[in-house]
Amino acid sequence: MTDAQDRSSNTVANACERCSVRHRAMCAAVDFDHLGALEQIVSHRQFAPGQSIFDESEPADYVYNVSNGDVRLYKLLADGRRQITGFLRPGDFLGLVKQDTYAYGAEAIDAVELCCMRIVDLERLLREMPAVRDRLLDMSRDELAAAQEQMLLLGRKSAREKVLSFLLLRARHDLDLDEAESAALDLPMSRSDIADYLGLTIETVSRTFTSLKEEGLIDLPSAQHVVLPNIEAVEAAASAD
Amino acid sequence: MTDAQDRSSNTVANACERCSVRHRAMCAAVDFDHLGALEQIVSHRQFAPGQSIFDESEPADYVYNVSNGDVRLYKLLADGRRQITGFLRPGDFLGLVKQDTYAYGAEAIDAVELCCMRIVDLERLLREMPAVRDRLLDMSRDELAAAQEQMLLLGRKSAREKVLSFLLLRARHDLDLDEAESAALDLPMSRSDIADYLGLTIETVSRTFTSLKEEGLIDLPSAQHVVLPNIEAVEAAASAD
DNA sequence: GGCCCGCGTTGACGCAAATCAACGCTCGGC
DNA sequence: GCCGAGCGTTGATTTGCGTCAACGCGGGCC
Repeated sequence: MTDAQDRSSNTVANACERCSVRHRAMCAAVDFDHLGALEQIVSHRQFAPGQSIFDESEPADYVYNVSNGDVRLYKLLADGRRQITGFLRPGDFLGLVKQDTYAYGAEAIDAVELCCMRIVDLERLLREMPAVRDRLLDMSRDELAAAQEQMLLLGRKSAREKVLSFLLLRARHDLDLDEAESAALDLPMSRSDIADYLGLTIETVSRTFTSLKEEGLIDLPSAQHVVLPNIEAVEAAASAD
Repeated sequence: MTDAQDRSSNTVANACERCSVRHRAMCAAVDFDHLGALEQIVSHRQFAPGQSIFDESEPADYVYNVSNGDVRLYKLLADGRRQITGFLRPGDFLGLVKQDTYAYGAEAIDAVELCCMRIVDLERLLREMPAVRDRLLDMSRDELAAAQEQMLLLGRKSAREKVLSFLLLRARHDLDLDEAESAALDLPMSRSDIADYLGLTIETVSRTFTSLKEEGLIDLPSAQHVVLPNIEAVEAAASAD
């Protein structure tokens, strides 16, 4: 295959096969023999930090898998108040909605690379590979469980509990079931993003970080790096309090 | 068919065919010819007001469709704080989770009748009728969109906006796309349920109802009956404010 | 029919988090 | 290397909603 052919198809040969997040993504349900069919219908797009991927209520033509970087999903009120409904990472899925418009906006937090698929192509894929539909249903149920946990946080937790829960959520994701005692977290999103995710203001988030640091529950080598020297202590503080 | 046979099979002949909420439920995706197969695997259970249907973290064997009455879904914190994540009505679905335990608790608000199905039987049904899987995926996406809207409410709206949004949500559901100018709502749940759904206290909910009444935005013939004489005015108040 | 008991309402007060404001640090551009 | 803008932190003050408390009402039960 020549470079020209590569470019015209807008894919890299065997890209899906070599995709580092395939096992975590929707595509995990596509068996090895059908990866070629998958590659036929996907394309890739890059987004700069802060760039919009799509807006809420925009007509939905594509669904996306995050292959690199971090994405925020959000909803807005008329006066500009914002609620971030989720942070996505490589392997996560966005854009599937029942109606023909997106139910939320999406923006790149840092440099993002997405794997894109027309919804009509996805639907054809689903018809040909029922296992992918199972996978999507499973992923949706997981998202829903996470959303319910977030409702509990937003409706019933104090600022301190919200921040601790957020840090634990990040730590658990990074460690992925591991039973580590400590964790070093990278927070690519701004304080403003964290505040809008937790239903707080940036000032309250900042003050809470500071007071957790003073208590020794966390360490803050920089604004985007948080160290949890004792995860168990953080867990105790997050639920007890 | 004799009464004895009726009882032994725990179903009523043609119950699914005559089910008044079938077109709204998961079962809408089961075509007429296969209703018999559906009936083979469903049973019915009754619940008294306040009775628990299942607890959070309980092993999940069954999924349910609400055929009559109102159900609340909730999550608890260790100290008893509660967040209601949704109110269900006839036609709604509950209990499907990826892992083998429920992600939330469920209780009957008033007299409830559920249509029950073993998860293993549901899975077999899904294999035989792919359309049901599509329907479940659609319903999950709808639930997810509702959950995101609720996150916006919980994280970013004032008490007044929360109550107004709640009333509008109920009104829209009752009218079902209708363009009525006014609405009379029945609220089967208690003030405490409403408070735990909106992330408020019962006192704040009560005070907000009272002040909306004084403004003439709503009428309160009784605690469980709310009249919206001018839906547009309520919509304006819910988003502007 | 009278008496509770639970639910809803109302009032007084307190507090956690929001708001308003100022300042420092870091990083990118010239 | 300097400068400015954006982000994060910190401090002072306000406020919306929670907490604590009392009371009214309606419905079920004896």
